[in-house]
Amino acid sequence: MNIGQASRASGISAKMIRYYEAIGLIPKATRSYSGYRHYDERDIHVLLFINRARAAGFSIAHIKKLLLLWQDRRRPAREVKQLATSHLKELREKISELQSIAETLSQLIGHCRGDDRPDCPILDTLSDKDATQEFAETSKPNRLHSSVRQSSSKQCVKTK
Amino acid sequence: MNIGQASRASGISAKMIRYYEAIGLIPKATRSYSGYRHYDERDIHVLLFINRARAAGFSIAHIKKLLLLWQDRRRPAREVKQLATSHLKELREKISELQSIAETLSQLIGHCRGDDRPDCPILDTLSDKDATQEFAETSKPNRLHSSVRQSSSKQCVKTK
DNA sequence: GTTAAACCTTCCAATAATTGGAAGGTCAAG
DNA sequence: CTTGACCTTCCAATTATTGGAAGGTTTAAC
Repeated sequence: MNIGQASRASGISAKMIRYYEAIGLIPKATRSYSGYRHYDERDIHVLLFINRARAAGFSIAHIKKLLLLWQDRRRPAREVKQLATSHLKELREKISELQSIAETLSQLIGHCRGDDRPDCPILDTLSDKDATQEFAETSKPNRLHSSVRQSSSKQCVKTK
Repeated sequence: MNIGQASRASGISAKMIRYYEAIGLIPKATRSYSGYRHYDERDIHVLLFINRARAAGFSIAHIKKLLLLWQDRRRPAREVKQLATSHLKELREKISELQSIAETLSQLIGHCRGDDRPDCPILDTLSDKDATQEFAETSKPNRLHSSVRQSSSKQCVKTK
């Protein structure tokens, strides 16, 4: 199986498979005489594992740990659970952060008539000299450009 | 006011103020004889606007538009409302994506005893050859590294 | 037997927003 | 005049992913 087939079989782009190899997430693939990478069933299994873990929102760093645990037959389930739990906590924090932003924004939108006239409570609030309560810079630099970039790539988890 | 004071007054790091200038989000600051950037009240007002818009989750690209609208006395509130509404929609989508991930993960965690023994439903599910229902790679590469470093964010998942 | 398509390879760049650091100039107080 | 706290520019790293260029390989068709 060459990289294109592995890509199709795992759902991970060839680019990313090479990248995962480069950063040491997966071992170096064996090569054909002419240098083509070559994958077998077990490799695909690993790639599928990675893909699902990514879909579950784990970072590459976390997946690295999960892979080690996965390959260690004697690992205590406790360690995996801890990793997953701390990840879940982060997820929940992020969710509530986004929710509070969404609520604020939703309120502002609700107060804006949104017609042809120029007065707009949204801009007013953003530019209000004393509006700092509204947008509590949650102590930390925020980050969360919702971009959803080209909306294209994105992945998923289908929860039944 | 030099850049350090502007930074303190606006809550935006000096680094970012320079960056915003470099990418054209804000106009080039006037300079002192020796090259120091120099800011006045109106500049601070703009920086505060930007900081609040960031806190509201708007991307730089969106903020660029908001600034133009803000500075246009005759803009129709409709345009602002549209921008905000589409942003809110993205926020809500992201939130529900994260929620579905969190739910799946939470279930897995709930089934894991997390003791010293090695059997772990979390890893089992991630590595299950037929687990694709749980973590459906809905055709697109995923993205969503939870780091949450200092409250970062970025993630996605599409649940359908 | 050559050619063209469809692969593969590596390397370099860009994305988004932010931070870090190095190397060096400036300003105020001591 | 020195020290420390500023400021300047430039370059790099972060995270995960994509894009493209330049070039080699394989396969199938002609």
